[in-house]
Amino acid sequence: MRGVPDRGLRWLRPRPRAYGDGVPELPEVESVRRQLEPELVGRTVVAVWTDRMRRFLDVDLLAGQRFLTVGRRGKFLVCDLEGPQAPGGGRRPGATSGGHVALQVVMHLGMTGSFRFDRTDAWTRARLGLDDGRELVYRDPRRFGRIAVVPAHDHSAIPTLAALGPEPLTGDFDVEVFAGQLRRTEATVKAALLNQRLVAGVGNIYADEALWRARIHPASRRVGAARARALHAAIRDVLSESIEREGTTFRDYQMVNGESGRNADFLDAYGQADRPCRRCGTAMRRTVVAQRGTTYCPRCQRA
DNA sequence: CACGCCTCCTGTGCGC
DNA sequence: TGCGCACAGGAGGCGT
Repeated sequence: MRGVPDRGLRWLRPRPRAYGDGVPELPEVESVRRQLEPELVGRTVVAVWTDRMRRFLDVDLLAGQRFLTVGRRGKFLVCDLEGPQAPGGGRRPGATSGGHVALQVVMHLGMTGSFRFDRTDAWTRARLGLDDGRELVYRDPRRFGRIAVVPAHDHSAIPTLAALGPEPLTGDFDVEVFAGQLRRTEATVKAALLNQRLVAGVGNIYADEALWRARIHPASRRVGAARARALHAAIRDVLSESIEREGTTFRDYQMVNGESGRNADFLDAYGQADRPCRRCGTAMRRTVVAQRGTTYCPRCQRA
């Protein structure tokens, strides 16, 4: 819908202040997923080490498991696993008698989580030795991430995943259903976007970006049908454009190969406080909505 | 049930 | 220069 932003002009602008770190949202997690998938599918975990981070659940059960898939739901990485068949019906942890239950590993990068291979440092929180001799290393300075091994498709241990809304880039994200939910909810539209139940994978950065594009004030309540349709389209646009650029990096987010996403220079709202709105030139304003730093254009985005 | 507020966690950057 | 402190935020939990 928009032309390619003028990179030349961007050079004249100061870099957006990184008051967040480029927290992993759907585009960042999808970029990580695309890099992990070819490395992990078919590999078996032969050794597990963790630092006993409190947000880890049953990570030790990964030992002996083989990655069948590397998938994503919203901001969660969800991998199907296959355990060793238990000849003779030997009982394994988490197994029903006589067989094995299929497991999944659910991983969330929190604010500062990232994966890499064969490189540890002071912020290493988990290491998975693989049967090809390499080691998948999970790094997470602020320890907001999660790794949980759960029975396949039993996500009750991860409430947000269990109640997660539709994937925004698939046909499951129905514009009329979304509009109906936005009309009924009493919460601010930004809070509704962040809680993951109307739509999966939108966090603070892309909530501000989508609301700016749809010209909706972040603190609006009971958004009408026309604006809801514009927001539905804006969400899909900002997420898919960021995926094309492999996500937004300010500092902490990086891909498995250590590279940065290229979307940071294309943000219109997040981190743009006090700078001119790219549509109307009015100074962008920073406030707090849903307990989160929020930047919007006071002229384009009326309450 | 739905909404909103508080907590977790730690590196960073600002002010004095 | 050095110190201390406020700040950032996704999800979980709890109170209203």
